[in-house]
Amino acid sequence: MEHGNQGGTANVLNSLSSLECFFIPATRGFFYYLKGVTHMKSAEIRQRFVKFFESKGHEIVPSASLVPYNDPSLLWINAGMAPLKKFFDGSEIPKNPRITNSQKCIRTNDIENVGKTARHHTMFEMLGNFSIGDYFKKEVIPWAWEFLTEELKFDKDRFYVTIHTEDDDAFEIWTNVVGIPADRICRTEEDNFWDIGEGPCGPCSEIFYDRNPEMGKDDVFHPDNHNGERYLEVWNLVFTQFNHNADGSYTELPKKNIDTGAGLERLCSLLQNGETNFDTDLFLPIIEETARLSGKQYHTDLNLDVAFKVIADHIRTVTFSVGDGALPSNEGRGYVIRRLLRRAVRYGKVLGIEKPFMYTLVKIVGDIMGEYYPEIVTKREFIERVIKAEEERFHVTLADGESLLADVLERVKGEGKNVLPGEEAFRLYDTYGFPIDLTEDICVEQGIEIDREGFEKALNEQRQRARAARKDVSTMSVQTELYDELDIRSNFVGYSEAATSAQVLAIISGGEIVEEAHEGDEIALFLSQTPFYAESGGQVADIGLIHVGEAAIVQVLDVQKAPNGYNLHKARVLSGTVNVLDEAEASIDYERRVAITRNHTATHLLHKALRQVLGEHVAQAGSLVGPDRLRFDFSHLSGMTAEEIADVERRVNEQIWQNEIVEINEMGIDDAKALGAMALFGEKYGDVVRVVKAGDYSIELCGGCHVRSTGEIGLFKIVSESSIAAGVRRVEAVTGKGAYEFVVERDRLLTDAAGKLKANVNDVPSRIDNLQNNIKELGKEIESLKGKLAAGEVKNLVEQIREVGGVPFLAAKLDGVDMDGLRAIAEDLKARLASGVVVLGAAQGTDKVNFVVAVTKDLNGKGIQAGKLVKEVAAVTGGGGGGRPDLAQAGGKDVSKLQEALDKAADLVAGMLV
RNA sequence: GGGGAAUUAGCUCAGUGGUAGAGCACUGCGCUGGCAGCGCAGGGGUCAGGGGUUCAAGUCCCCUAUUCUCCA
Repeated sequence: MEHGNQGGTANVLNSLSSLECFFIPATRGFFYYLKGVTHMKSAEIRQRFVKFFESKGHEIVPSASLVPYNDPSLLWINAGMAPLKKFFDGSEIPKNPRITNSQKCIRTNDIENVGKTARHHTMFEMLGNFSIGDYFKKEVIPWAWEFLTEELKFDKDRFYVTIHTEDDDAFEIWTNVVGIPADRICRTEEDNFWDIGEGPCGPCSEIFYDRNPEMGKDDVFHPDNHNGERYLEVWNLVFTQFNHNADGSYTELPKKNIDTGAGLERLCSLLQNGETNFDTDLFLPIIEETARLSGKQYHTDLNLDVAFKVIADHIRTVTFSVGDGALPSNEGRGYVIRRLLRRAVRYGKVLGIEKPFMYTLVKIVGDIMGEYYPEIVTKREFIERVIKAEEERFHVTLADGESLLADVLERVKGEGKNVLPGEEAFRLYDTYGFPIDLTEDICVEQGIEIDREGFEKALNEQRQRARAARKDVSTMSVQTELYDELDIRSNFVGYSEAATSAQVLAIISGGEIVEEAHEGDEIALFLSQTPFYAESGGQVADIGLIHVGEAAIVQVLDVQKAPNGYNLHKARVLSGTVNVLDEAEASIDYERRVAITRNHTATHLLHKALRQVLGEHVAQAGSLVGPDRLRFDFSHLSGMTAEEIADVERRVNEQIWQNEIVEINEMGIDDAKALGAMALFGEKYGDVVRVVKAGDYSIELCGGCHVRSTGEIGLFKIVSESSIAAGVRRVEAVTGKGAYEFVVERDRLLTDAAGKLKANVNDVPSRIDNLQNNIKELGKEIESLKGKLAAGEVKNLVEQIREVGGVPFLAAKLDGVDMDGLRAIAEDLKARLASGVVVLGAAQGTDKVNFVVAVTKDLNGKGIQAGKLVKEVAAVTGGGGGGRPDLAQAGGKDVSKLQEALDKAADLVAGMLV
């Protein structure tokens, strides 16, 4: 059955699933191909995976943002376990040690291969199940097998596995528990040891699927047989059982982990029998739309297919990354996006698409994956706008490059050559971003060759430089066990109490658990219950005091969440001795806490107001809630106008005047979502979330401290709005007492200014306008008076003209006249003289002398050069100078020798005449 | 993380170490029956910011900021 281009792949796929048939791509369009295997769509595979592991006790966590949170070692989330690193190295302990997810990931290191091979992508989804110190090899291997063969119904006989050469445990489980014949297991060395430097690491086991069993069985299985094209890796099971220590040694991990990853795109290509990952329901609708836009057909020409695939791949990456708040820019993450987009636009040109089109594909990506990743649907309009603007920008870059190249080619031709130097081609590419293949096309058109060798050489030098400068960064920490040794329970009572009695449960000093601490010790301690809020969600920690009866006073300086989830007080013992199990009275600095709650609730109101005024694309990118001010970073493309700032400020204050009740409730995450709560960046999704609702205005998930009603905030005032990164703005604001003090200070400044202007406060702006106009007029008047004075001076000077060697000559001292004045007078005198030499000198203060020499052009031919003359004159006062033959200037230092220098000028002129 | 480049009038950009410019836009006057109408005159500058070299820096050097771009 022949299938034309116009029918739409989406329709094809819909009918496919119902018919339980699938297609294989052929060079002439698509045709159906019936077979007795289940055709499964990507959404179903994803869903079945997480549900399968949920049935094995795993908690399903949603995909984390592509932008790493609190992890400077990563540009992007690049693996399913990347957002879970904090659990792997033990710096945080998860509620449930079994986790499963489908994680969006970005990797751009193999970008050159994307579109050319069957399975390289810049963005992919990784299905994973994880054990944090819970189950290990003997559970995970059979589960993986069960999922593949029973849930997805793959043919058992087509699987092969690799294990690490020394991993006998894994071999035993694969052969005896799962029942795979030993000849389908390959022991390899480097490939099967997962190690990324310092931190947890361990052997792994990879599961391969034989795509061409009809080729017969290999004598010895190895994944690289048949150039690695026959056996497709579908799943990697990593058994992290060692710590890779800072000194390079390996030690057994106290808590062993499991980290697995199965590529969704690969599973799709197998289950849908797609020749490549692109021939699946994840990509075909995008390719189909691109085909429609370009009028070209997929699967008719290999070069065009590369273009179709690159575009389909890159638009996914760009859509998702922009959706996660990373915007195109000239550096870091943003630059990755920019380059991907440009690369796609270049391939668009291959298909004959010359105008911005990538943005129109955002909708298709949303259609395909929006159900699991709703952010790309809700932010669609914003994503489209960003991409369209970026496409337009690139067209400008291309046009600029074309004109630069045209200039260079003209020069090359002018020199009678027909080769474009490699360094020129490289300069266009390196500095101006003009693609080398475009340079090549244009050169060919004009019959000019490119020195490709020189270009490559320059590029390689650039690479060397970059490599040499590369430093290793540690991506994970070595697992610690300190907190595992503490078996304690601590309650936070600070939402309602400012002080409480409690028992000291543990004291940590110098990185060790101790029994007591003495005056002056810097310690960390846990209490059975505490009113101290630990820094979290942007809200700073409380400070305060802990009294241990009469025995000791401890000052709390900072409070952090420890890995076990409890509040760890960092403190100094002010006096006495504190022992474990002492009874104590803990009290926070209450005034400070109240100021913090004002700022925190105000932050929520601000967030909502920003979304109302600027649009729904405003997403929190960071927040700091302190006692004296609040800081809120959010995604937004341009600076806010004064009107927008005023509008936001007014909306927040209106909520304050209405004195809305702030309700705080704990509820299930689904109930919170149903209420319309805004989930914050970095928020941890437990079963129960805390919802903070300010009137009907703002609803957010938040674990922080808030006022009881908005009226307590008192007053909200925005202090500044600025840029923090490309596409990220920062607003700083004050509330309550801080706002009052801010306004008082502003008022004082204004009153002060009015006083100095001797004007009423209301008249200050008009008063300044008047003064500025005045200054301008005075300036003009000075200019004109200076001109008149100079003219008068010129008149006087003309009378002093004498003759030296038959040439009209003038040397004069004009103290107090600046360089500009001297030059103007000299010009004037020169204009009055048909022929002559003018030498002017002036002392500037006590340690500086200026000279100007003017010579009429006719005398230049007679040996008198103004530059030479002025230089020698100035030399008398210890200076030098130069200029044009007809006008030159110089400076000197010794004011006392000014007259001497001027006197010498006549002799010099006489000597120069020929 | 490491390179290259740019930043001058409202906009687009020239500018040899020696008097800061052009085109467009703006204001005024005059001419003119339009589609970028013409002429004359005028206003408009922290030469990105800060240091340094120099008698003298928009120009050379260093630092910072912003933007463009390549490599990793």
